Amino acid sequence: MLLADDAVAEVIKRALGESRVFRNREALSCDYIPNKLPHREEYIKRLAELLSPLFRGEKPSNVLIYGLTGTGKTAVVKYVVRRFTEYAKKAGIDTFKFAYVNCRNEDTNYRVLLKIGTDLGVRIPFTGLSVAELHNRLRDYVDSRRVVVSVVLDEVDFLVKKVGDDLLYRLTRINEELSQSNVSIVGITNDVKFIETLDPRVKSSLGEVELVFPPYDAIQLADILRERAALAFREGSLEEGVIEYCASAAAKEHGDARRALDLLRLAGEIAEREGASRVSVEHAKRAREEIEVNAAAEVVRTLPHHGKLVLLSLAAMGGFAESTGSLYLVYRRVCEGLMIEPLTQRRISDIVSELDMLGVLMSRVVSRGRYGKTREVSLGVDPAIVIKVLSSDTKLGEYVKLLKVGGIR
DNA sequence: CGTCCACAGGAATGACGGGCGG
DNA sequence: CCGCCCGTCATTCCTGTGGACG
Repeated sequence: MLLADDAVAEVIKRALGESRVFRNREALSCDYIPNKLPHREEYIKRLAELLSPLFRGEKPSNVLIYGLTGTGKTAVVKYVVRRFTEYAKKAGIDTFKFAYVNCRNEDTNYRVLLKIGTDLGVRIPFTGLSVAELHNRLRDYVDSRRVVVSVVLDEVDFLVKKVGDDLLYRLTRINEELSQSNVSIVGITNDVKFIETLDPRVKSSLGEVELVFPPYDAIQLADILRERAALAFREGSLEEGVIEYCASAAAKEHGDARRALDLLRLAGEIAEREGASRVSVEHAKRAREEIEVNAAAEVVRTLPHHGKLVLLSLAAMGGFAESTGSLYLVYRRVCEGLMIEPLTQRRISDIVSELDMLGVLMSRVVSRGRYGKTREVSLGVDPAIVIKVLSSDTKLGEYVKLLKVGGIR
C-alpha cells in the first residue's frame, strides 16, 4: 500500500510538478506561432506587402499559397494576421478584419460561413438558417461596416473536395454585391493538383497572386528547432547533436517542420518518462522509431480489407514482389486460405497504386523486354510490423498467426 | 527491325450504401 | 420517411507500350 502510494505520488508529482527537461512543452506544438519564423522572413514580408492595402481600407489581391505540409504556410499567415491585428488595435485603425477558417475542421459551406461570421463578430444562430440566408446576413453585416474583410481559408482543398468550389465562387464574387466594403481571400493548400480542378473563373480570381513555399532543408530545420528548443526546454537539457539528428531525419521526409517538431517533442517526452535529466541522441532515435512504427501501424490498421490482404501477401513474400503477377498469385492463395472471393488483377493493380500513395509500399514500372512490362513492388515498412499489426486484426488475426508457422510458398 | 510478352492503366458499366432535399 | 442522386468499390473490356529476343 505504501509502495503503491509512493508510485502514484511519484506520477502525480511528475504530472503536476516542474518537468526536468521541459520548460514550456507548448512551444513544440505545431499550432504554436513563435515571434520569429526562421527562413520565412522573406515570405512574411511579401505577404505583409500584399495585404498592406488593408490599412488604407482597400482590397488586397486574393492570394493562393501553395506548399507541402510543414513548410510554414499556416505559421506565416497566422503570424502576419497577428501582427496586423495588434498594430491596428494599438493605432486605433479599424479599416479591416480577418477571419480564419480551417477547412479541414469546418468542412461544409454552412460551417465555413458560420466561422467567418463568428470571427467577424456577427451574431448567428448555430443552426436553423439556410446557407443562402447566412450568406445574405454576412454580406449585409460587412456592407454596413465599411470594412475590408480578409478571409483566410486554410487547407482549402479539403473544402473543395468535399463540397465543390461553389462557396469559393460566391466569395470571390461577393464584392459585386457590396457597395462600400470588400472581401479578399487568402487560400492555403498543399495540393497543387486541386487547383486544376477548380472552375476556371474561380481559379483565376483566387490565384491573382500565388506564393509557393519550398520545403526546408536540414540546416534550416535545425535553425527552427533551435529557436523553439530555447523556449521549450530547460537550459542545458538538450545534449549535443539532438537537434541536428531531428532536423536531418525530418529533412529526409520532404523537409516537414511539423515532423521535426514532433520528433523533438517526443524525444523530450521519452527522456522525461525515463526520468533522465537530459535529452540524448539515443532518445531522439527511439522517438523516430516510435513515430515511424506508430504511423505505419496506424496506416495498416485502417486499411480496407483487401488492402490488408495485399500487404500481407507482400509481407509473406519477404517484402518484395518482382512482378504484379507473382504478387497476385500469392494474394489468390491468401484469399483461398481465408475462403474469400479474390478481386481481379485489375483491381489489385489499383490497390497497389493506392498503397503506394499511402507510402506503405513502393512500386515502379519496369520493362523486361521480351518478358513483358510489369511493376516491381516492395514493402515500405518492415514486414514484421505488417505481420504484427495484422495478427491483432479481428478478421485476419488467426490466419496470420497460422502463416507465421507455415509461411506461404 | 519487327514481334510479342505481361502487364499498365483508361473507359464504360454495375452494385451498394449513405446523405440530402422534398 | 421515401426516393433520388452521388460517390466508392469492383468488374469487364480494352488499347497502349518498353525493350529482349529471334
